[in-house]
Amino acid sequence: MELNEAKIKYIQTWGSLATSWGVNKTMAQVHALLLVSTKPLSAEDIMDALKISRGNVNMNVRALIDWGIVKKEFVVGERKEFFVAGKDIWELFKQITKERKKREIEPVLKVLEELQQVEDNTEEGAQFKKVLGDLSSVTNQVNSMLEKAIRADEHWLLSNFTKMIKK
Amino acid sequence: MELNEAKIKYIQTWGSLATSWGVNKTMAQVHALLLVSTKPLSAEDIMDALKISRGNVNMNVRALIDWGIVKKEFVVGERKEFFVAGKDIWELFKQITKERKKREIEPVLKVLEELQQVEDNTEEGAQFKKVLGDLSSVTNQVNSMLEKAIRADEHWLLSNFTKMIKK
DNA sequence: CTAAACTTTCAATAATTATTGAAAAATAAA
DNA sequence: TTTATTTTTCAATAATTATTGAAAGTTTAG
Repeated sequence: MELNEAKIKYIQTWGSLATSWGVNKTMAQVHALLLVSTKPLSAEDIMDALKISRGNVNMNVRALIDWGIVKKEFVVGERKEFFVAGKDIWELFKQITKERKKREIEPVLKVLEELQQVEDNTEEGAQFKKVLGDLSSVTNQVNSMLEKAIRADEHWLLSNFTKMIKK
Repeated sequence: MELNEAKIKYIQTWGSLATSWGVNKTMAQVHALLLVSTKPLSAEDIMDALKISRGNVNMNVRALIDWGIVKKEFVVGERKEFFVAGKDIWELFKQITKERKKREIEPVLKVLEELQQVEDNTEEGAQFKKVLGDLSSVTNQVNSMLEKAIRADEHWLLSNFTKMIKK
């Protein structure tokens, strides 16, 4: 396989993968494009490479910046804006984890806690509260694990995980 | 808040949460409904509770069974099928993790490996391979972590995590 | 076997989500 | 300032995804 073909295949694959994780396909493709690009790209470069409209590029680049995984960059002598994606994949993983945790996990925990306040002393009420409590518990555990992952260094995952499950 | 109100709110919340993780809203709601139900529910019960069509119930219940998180159950004297969701939330978490790992993470690893076979000795090719290698590495690490989580017992997450990040 | 009870399928339709493109707003140069 | 360049917005439209409902298929009872 030739380099450009491989890049295109990577960008396409990443895009379709994204949809199964609730991420906009184009957003994932723009990120993938920037990730394998050797130089900063302008809105026009992205439009051309992915064959999408200016508005679409603007929206998705902004979202990526919002997620903290793409940055604006200025090129000397050029008036327009250029964009780059950080090349450190561990950083990328941490950043995405951090954002999803904040945007999606923490709000769920809040709702679960709130719902547990239900006033009901029947057997059925007790069972409902049990389910909510268990959901909270597992979600909290996952949350605190992610929290620690975000703070940990690049190698904890592989090198130290074994310790955790021994006894 | 009253019990039934709380159940409804829980089911709705779970449904909208699901969409941000790439899960069909109705599928999540059906699961949530079964989770807080004290008895097995028939297709009609689900239709009534969620105000959805028979076909929709059938599709989504089947998907849930496919994911291994809902089971058919037979009620004595009744001809039709009933459904129940396992009430063990840790089991649920493990099952979902297992399925997503198999369906979504493993195929990505395969593609990444395949793409690394690209024949190219330029500087640009090297950089591309570096990015792919790093993506593989982090994905592999996450994958092996999830693998271990699936095999671990209910309390590893909370009780043993601390060990992992020390040193 | 035949009929009733129940489940599954799937083409048509609806609902949701993403994309376009042109106009408005913002920014910088002349 | 005025003008040229670039970015942003957003209503209209397209594409995708989910849902319906009735017909076909299956299973069980009589």
